[in-house]
Order: sequence, then C-alpha cells, then structure tokens
Amino acid sequence: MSLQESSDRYPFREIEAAWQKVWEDTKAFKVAADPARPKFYCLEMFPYPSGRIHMGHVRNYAIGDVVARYKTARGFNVLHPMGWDAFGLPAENAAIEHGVHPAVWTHENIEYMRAQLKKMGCSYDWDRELATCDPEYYRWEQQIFIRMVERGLAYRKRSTVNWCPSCQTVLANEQVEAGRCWRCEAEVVAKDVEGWFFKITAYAEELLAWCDRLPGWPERVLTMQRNWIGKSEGAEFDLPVVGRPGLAIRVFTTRPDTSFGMTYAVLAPEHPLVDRLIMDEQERAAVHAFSAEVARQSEIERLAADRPKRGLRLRARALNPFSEGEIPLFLADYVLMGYGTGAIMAVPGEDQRDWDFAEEHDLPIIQTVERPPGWVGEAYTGDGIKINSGFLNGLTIPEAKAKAIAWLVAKGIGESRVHYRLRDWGISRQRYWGAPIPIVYCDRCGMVPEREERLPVILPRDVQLRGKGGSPLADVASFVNTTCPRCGGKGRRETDTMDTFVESSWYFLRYCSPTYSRAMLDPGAVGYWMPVDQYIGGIEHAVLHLLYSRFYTKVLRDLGLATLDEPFVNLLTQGMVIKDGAKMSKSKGNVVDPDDLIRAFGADTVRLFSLFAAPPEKDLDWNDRGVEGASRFLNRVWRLVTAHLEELKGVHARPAIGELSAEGRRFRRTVHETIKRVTDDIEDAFHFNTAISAIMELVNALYAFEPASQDTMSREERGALLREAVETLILLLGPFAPHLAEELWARVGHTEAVYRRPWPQPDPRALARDEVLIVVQVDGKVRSRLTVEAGAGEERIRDQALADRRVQDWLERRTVERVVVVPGRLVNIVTRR
RNA sequence: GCCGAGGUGGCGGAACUGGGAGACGCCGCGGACUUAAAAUCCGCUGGCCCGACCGGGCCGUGGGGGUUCGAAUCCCCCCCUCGGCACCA
Repeated sequence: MSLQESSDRYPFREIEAAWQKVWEDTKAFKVAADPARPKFYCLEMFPYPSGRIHMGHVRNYAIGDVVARYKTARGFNVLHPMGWDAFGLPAENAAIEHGVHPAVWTHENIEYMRAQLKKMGCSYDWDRELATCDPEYYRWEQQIFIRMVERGLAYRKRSTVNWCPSCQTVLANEQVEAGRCWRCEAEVVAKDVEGWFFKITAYAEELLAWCDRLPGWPERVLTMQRNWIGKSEGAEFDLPVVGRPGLAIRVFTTRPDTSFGMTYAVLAPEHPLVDRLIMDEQERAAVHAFSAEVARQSEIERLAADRPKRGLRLRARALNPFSEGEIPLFLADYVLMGYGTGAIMAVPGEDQRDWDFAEEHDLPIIQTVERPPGWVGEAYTGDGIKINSGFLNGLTIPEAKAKAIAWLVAKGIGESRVHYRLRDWGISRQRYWGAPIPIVYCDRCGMVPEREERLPVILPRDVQLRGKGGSPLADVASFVNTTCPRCGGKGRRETDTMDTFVESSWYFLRYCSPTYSRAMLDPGAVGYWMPVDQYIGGIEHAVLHLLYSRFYTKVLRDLGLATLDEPFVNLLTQGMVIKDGAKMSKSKGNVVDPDDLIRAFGADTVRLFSLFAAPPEKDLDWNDRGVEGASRFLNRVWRLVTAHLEELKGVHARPAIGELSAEGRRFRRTVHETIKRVTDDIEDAFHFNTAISAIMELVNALYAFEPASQDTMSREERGALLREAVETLILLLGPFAPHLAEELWARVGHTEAVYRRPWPQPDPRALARDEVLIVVQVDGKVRSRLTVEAGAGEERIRDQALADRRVQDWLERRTVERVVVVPGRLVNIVTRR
C-alpha cells in the first residue's frame, strides 16, 4: 500500500484536529428533547470494544454520520448517540490469556476506540455515551428480569441446549449457524443443562405479524425473520396404540387432508413415550442401541438433509383413526423431539421425506391427491383433488384440511394447531463477564428474585478466571453467599450471567435518557425520541440482535415502560467491506487498518471513499487506488476554493437571473441541478455514491468554468456565480467531508458552522431550460439529435425531426409508416422497407 | 432442495416509471508545465470495421426466445455467482 504523503496535499491533519477540538469543546452535537421541533433518531449499531475499530465500523459510522448531518441540515432535531456493547467473551478470554482483568481490558479498549471514533469526526452526542458493563446500566436489566420472572416471561428449566465446548457456555438457537458457534465457529454439541429462558415464543405471532408492517426494512431481513419464526398451521391428533387402551401417540401435521395416506408413524428417538411402547428386554436393548447411535451424531451430521434416514421398527402398532387400519411404528432420526409433538404421521405419497423412508423400509405408499396428467415424480405436494380418502374424496386440499380437522374435533381426538420453529431464548451463560442474573436460591423459599431495592446485583471484581468450564462466579464466595430476599435466611446467588444480547436489546431506548435514575426509561424522553428513525448496521444480525430487540421492546411495552410496538422504523443493512474478493481477515492478510488510512489521507478522504465506492447496502470492494482518487478529489476542492478566496472577497450578491449571460445561466443550472441530484440521491435510498459523483461533476464544471468565463462575462457576474457555486459545493460536501467543509466555509468568510446551516434548495428558475435536446431515431436507432425549445408541441418536434438533413438521408427509399414522439425526450421514425 | 439478491467496459460502479448504455472514479494512453521527475492541469479511453480528415457503420448489458415503434429495464426458459434457511412434519 502506498501511504506515502505526496508533495502538496491540503493540510488535512491540522484541519481535522482543529475542527474536532471545536466540536469537542463546544459539545457541538449535544441535543435535548424539544417537542416544538421534529425529531430524527439516527442510530448505528454500537460496537463491541474489541480493541480497535475496523473498516466495517468505519463504513457503518460514515453512513450514519452522513444521515445525521444531512437530517440536521434539513431542520430535524437529530439524536445521534454512541456507546459500547461492553460485556462479552473476548474480554474474558483476554483475561485468561494475558492476565488482564476483563474490566480493565474493556475500559482500555473503550478509551482507545473512542479516540478513534473521534478522529473520524462523527457527530455524536458524547454526553449520552454508555457502556453496558456499567452497573448503572445493567441494574435496569436486572429489574426488568425480575418483572419478567413475575409474569412468566423469564423462567428456568432443564433442557437439551446448544453447548459451545470452546466458549464453555450455552448458546441460543439464533447463535448457532449451521451447527457452529456464531462467535468462534466451534462445533456445537447437545447438552442437558438447567438455565434461564425468555419466553420469546409468546410473541411469535406478533413478531411475525409485524413483519408485514415494517415497510422501511429490507425485504431479505424480514424474510429471514419470517423463516426463523417459522409458523406452520395444521392439526394435532392422537393415534391409539393397538391393544393398549389409554395409550396414544400425538402427532402434528400440516396436511391433515392426507391422513388416509398414513401408512406408518414415526417417533423421535428421545420421545418420552418410547419407553412404554417397548415390549421386552430384547427390544429395549435394540431401542437403546439405536438411540445411542442417533445421539452420537453431531449436529452437523444431523443437519445434512440428503443422507439416508435411519429407522428402527417397533413391535407396537398404532391405529390410523381415519382409515381404521393398523400401521407400524418407527423410531427415526429424521423426526425431531424439539418440534411439534416429536412424532409424526407418515404419508409417503405426499411427503418426500416419508417417501424416502418408505422406500428404504419397504413400506406401502398410498396416493391421496390426484396427480396432473403426465406427472412423474416421487412424493407429490401440488394441488389436486382428494382420492383414496374416504369422506374426503372429491374435495380440494384446503376443503379437505378443514373437513378433516372438523372430523377430528367432532370425534374428540384432535384439533387445529399452530406451531412455530422459534424456540424460547436461552439467556444463561456460564461465563463471568456479563450481567448477573438477580436470583437467589434459598433452602426454605426456593428460587427467589432479588428485591428491587437491593439492585444492582454487582458483578464482583475479584474472580479466578481459568477457562475451565463452570460459571466462574460459583467460586466467588462473597458473591454467592447472600441472604434470602424473602425470609432473610441463608441464600445462594445464581452464578450464570445473562447473554450479552440482552443488553443490546434496549440500549437504543436508554440513549433517550442515559442518566435517568428513577427507572430504566424516562417516559417523556422515550416518547419524544423513539422509535429509531434510521438504524444502520450489518446484515449478520438479521435474526439475532434485530429479532431480540423487537421482542424486548414488546416486553417493555407490556410491562408498561414504553408505548411503542416496534423499535426501528427504517433499517439499512450495509454490505461487508471486502478486499481482493474476500472478507477482510487476519488469516487472509488483507486487513486494512483505519488508523493507518486516516493518518495517511485524513478522515474525510477515508469517509468519502467508503461512501463513494459502492451503494451502502452492497459489499464494498476496498481499493487503495480508489482511496487515492478520493484524496485527489478533496485536494481538488481545496485548491479550487483557496485559489478563489481573493476573488470571492466582498462578493455577496446572489446572481440576478435576468442579468445573466447565456453561459452564466448554463453554469448556474449545473449548480442547481447538482443540488437536486445530491438531495434526491440521499433522500431516495441513501445513494451516496451517486450523490458524491454529482458533486465531483460540479467540481469538474467549476474547473471548466474558470478559463471559459474569463472574457465572456463581467467580473460581477463571474464573482456572483462563483460564490454561489463554491458555497453550494461546500454545503453539499458537508455531510461527507465535514472537516474540510467547515474549514473552507470559514475561509470563504462565514462564522456560522456548516453543520448548522440549512441544506441548499434548488432554485426552480435556475433549473428551467429554454431548449431541450431531442434524440431522433429511425427504426429505433439513434440517427440524429436536435435542439428544440422547451415545451415545443408534438407537431413541431415531428416536423423538425422529419426535416433534419441526416434523417432525410436515412429516409431515402423508405416509407414513413409511423412517427412516435415523446415530448422532451425523443422521436422514433418507423419506416417500411 | 427452498427462499432472497445479483450477473453491465480492464476494475468499482451509473442509467427516472420501457426512451441517447457505460455517469463518476480507478487503471491505461497522449499532451501541457518541468532541466527531469513527482504533483497538477487538459484530452482520449466498450469491441470490431470504413475513412486522408471531418465523420460514419455494425455489434454489445450471463445465454436463448418473446412482447413493443423502442428492452440493461417487462414476460417465459436456461446457465452462473453470492447470501440465508435447511429432515420443522
């Protein structure tokens, strides 16, 4: 990388340092709620203090800062806060490896990263800064936890959970990606553990329904959330076990219409009824061997969809209540205990998985839906009329579903049911560096929530971190031993800590009143600032943070702490920063360090390039040459403005339209078209790349204007046009390159800051054209161009096009069949022969 | 397998709602300035072809078909890339 400083760059180092100091000293971006003004809450996902910011942060915060500064210029009272997602495993791992206390490590990182962010020149209200590891922050989370326990929204249970052997802790389902830990990529194993859960499933339907009411979210994020919630509607009913009165297997199906095609049924190997179905010791041994084999499979093996389905036939048989025929029962690894009832009816004719299993085990296949003529295939899942289905014959699938359910209800053996794929959020972590769970275990009273007035339950400082497994807090006697909040007797504290995703599920609310001490949230401040108008962050949180935050917001609403249903109105998911075709990573050696870049080129250049190289939602291909281009452009702006300072001195007049020369009018139109383009590009979809290219074109026009105007217009006209153009340029550049903009703004003689100036407005009179260029096509190919007066009618345009000499040449030997005129755009002359 | 996004010059990327394909930037080439270089400024820069010059023609947005006066854009089929989900009954 060539980071050498070239000979005459503008003094960005001095300029950036100077303006950052001004912003810091004057608390330039401090805001307060003001009901008289419209608000805009602009938020970027806060960082984990890992040590240094990376290019992904730079991009994220550059995008956010443009939005914040732009909205401020548009007259909004803009809340733009920053803070730290400060609990988490890396701090603890660093402590184990290097012997630094997680608190020390975290705070040092925060100090360093805060300085880095300040060097980027972002317009944060630093008075609202918060760190989630602060007891004054997590105390409120503990309070809410207690209230969630009271309402059954937080509960403790023993269950099979995802265990990351490397992180030595439990993971929520959302934190497992294709069988691996989302953080360390270690293979996740199943483990039976007791832990705390948040009842997110109670909100499954609402979370799903609101996906249709978030038009400001990218469709793919909503799709991922919908898939994750995974609603399926169907029926549950009992299959009586033959010869065992009172014993039945409950199955769930989304296709009750196919019940007549059920030729066998399957239970998950872990199903609790399995034990009672075993006939003798020999079968017991076989079942145990099979279950053990299945249990040995890793999560990853189990997820491979196309491997053979293993099964064990039981001697017990069940009754298909629809056909009243006896069917065999199986245990099979393709049925999961964790979904539905852990048992299914198998309909190989209309379900491919059942078909595969039936083929392997030589089971009968009955078709219950008429196939379209000529259809070839295995299981059929399309539309059709019911056949081989008793009282359902002749019906469509939806009709048959309804009738089958009605029949089950009438017979009292089943009902319609909805299941969700979403599971409750497991929040217990067997690690130290997190918020303590405010629960006490008392021999007499059992599990007792801490009393609110004894909060916060402070995470003790002195702890032995060995990374050996087991919650480190369990070894801290002074923490564990306490008194029971209810009876005052001896009690032991819960030693697991909370998932750090809990802290990030409400930090955006706390920013509204970060020092409020009477409750978690100041209703007035939250009422004014929330919801977040624009949230910006990485797509990787589509079903993690973004789902948890929606859930937590709804919980807080139901606890009476807030009145809003959804936290984020508009969501922008930025693409990754990649280099040489791959995500930046140490192992690939393609990491670009923001510090080096800022030192070499200045923050404005780095910001500008990261916004210019691609639209925000797409991946950004980092290119050192491109950064140099951005730097070149800002130097061009610098030279342009500083070279004209003398000429601009004393010129204040706005150009008087009536007195402008033709060339002056043309130039002024360029200026105002640029305002329009930049504004539209930002407003429409944050297309900063095209906004910046429009500004670049304005600069090119200014360079061309200078020599061209020297002898064609008066000094007064030239001066007025130049001043307007230069001031417009600076104002438009303000959100993108704020330091340079402030410096130049001051140099052209202003005392008020750019960031306080209103956004420029295009002058409609400047935009008006008196002539327009019309493209003339013959048979769809461009053959000529003509200039006509603006507003010329179709007739006039047609006549002029047909009279055009070059068009005439093309029309020889051809007969004009039709002439299409699009006023203001083009003429297409359609010919024959 | 299912869902989603996408495929445009040597590269990153533009193109309103179906109307001049390739804005802007990078790379490259040429010129000016300079003793020279860097920096800077100006110009050229999709491919093929005709032309001495001015100019002009043909092809071209992953491939094939279609709709239309006109398609990067709309419809159908196919190929490829990336992302998500993946035995969820």
